Amino acid sequence: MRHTNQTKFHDEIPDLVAGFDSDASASAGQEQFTIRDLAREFGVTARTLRFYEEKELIAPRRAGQDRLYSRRDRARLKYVLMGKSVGFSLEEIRAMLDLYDLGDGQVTQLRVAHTRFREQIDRLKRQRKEMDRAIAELERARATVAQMLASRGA
Amino acid sequence: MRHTNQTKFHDEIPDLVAGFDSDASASAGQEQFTIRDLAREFGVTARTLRFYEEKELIAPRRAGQDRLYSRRDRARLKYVLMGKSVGFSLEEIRAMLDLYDLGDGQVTQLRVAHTRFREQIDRLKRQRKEMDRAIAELERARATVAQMLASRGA
DNA sequence: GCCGAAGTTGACGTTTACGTAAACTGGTGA
DNA sequence: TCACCAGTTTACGTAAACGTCAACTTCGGC
Repeated sequence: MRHTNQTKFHDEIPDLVAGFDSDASASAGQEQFTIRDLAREFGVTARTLRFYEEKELIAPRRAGQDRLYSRRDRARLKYVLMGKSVGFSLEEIRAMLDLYDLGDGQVTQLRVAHTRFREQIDRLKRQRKEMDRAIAELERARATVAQMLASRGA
Repeated sequence: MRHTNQTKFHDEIPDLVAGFDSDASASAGQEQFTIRDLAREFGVTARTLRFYEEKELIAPRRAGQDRLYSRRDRARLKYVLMGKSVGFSLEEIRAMLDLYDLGDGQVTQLRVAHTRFREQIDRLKRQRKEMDRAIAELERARATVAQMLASRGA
């Protein structure tokens, strides 16, 4: 199937996403997307998009049996990919997206998002410390090995 | 098996080179360990030790059907835990231990270890960069959300 | 002679994010 | 009309490092 276009839906998802609009102009004005459109645009496979649907992250409507993605679907996908890239699990992302769907003027959702983001930042920073520790330990070990080699005349 | 002995000394796990150099340093008194001894000492479960054996990381001999760990087994375990703590997979660790067993005067093994350590350091540093990126993006997103909240009088 | 603790093996479960294969439908160009 | 391609569904496979369970055996104690 080829691409269609029609209808204007509002994007309910605030655009927090920076780096995933591979080419905003490529989809400028477009309202409908096929599975291939989005897969190409975001560098994921069609299988991935179906998987996200199975996990209830995106729910494109159908044109017959084919999936048809709206701009809102596309915005949600962007959100999913951004979330992944900063270490959220798909389940955590789904929970946040669900909140947006409830839509109480977005204040609640924004507050929750703000909290989740902060928590995730903390998690990442802890992991970073752990990595620093590991790197330091490895460098110490490497130095020791180097010395052993030297003392063996290598 | 009830008890072999009660170990009280705590060798620090990440003492890489001491563990690597299995027979050199004097680790107090004991020569034989039960599965519980080592499990307690290193804070792992007995299941874990059996699992490591299944993966051919350690090969304790038997007293009847019970496992009996030598100091060499204990040193290998230490090495395994150190390797894990700096991000090596069990398979990578096994490969290094195998090399160590071949023992050609240790120069080859030391060289390989040196290389592996450096590679792992590089891997960790790359991951750390990715985490920094994620943290930065999240902080940007959080700031955006904060601003949206502010503009809504929250 | 029985109980329970500790040991054993073997097999299946867990988690995450998809990949891959099989089998089928539907539309299109030559 | 045929051959393809693109799309679909269902279901099983993968990797890592164990946890958990079931079903024993063995040992020491009382």
